[in-house]
Amino acid sequence: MEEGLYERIYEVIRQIPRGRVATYGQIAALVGPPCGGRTVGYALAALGRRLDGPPVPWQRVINAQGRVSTGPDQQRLLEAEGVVFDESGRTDLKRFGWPGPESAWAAAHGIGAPSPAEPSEAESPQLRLF
DNA sequence: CTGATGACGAGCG
DNA sequence: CCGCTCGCCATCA
Repeated sequence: MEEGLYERIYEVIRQIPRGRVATYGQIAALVGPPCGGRTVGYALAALGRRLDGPPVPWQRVINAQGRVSTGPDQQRLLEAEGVVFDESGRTDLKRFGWPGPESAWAAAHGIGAPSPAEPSEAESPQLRLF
């Protein structure tokens, strides 16, 4: 079954849990070439034209600068999920960044694993909001 | 089929 | 810290 490139991008984005955010580059890296950073943005822009299909948490995808791309509306949606932004409109990817999909899921979809070994949960953003 | 368009990333000054 | 340039995929009219 040859799914469209955009579909694969959506599938990866659907793995992002609530309260976490992923960057365009991160999604592109998981999908793999020829998907570049731009393509992910294009795919999300195309979402506006897709009136049907499974939901895609597009608001959880932000740029590498830790800033939202679509405007204050997106930031508000994320804040409602527990993501914190500073006065500059930036969020700490160290705390709210998505570690990546689960190994099992990644393997089942032929996605490159985020890291060879599971990273130790040193911090739990949602429980360590201070 | 051709042309226009769209929500980024990294590098450099 | 900010702004500019280049790279380049799929979808729509």
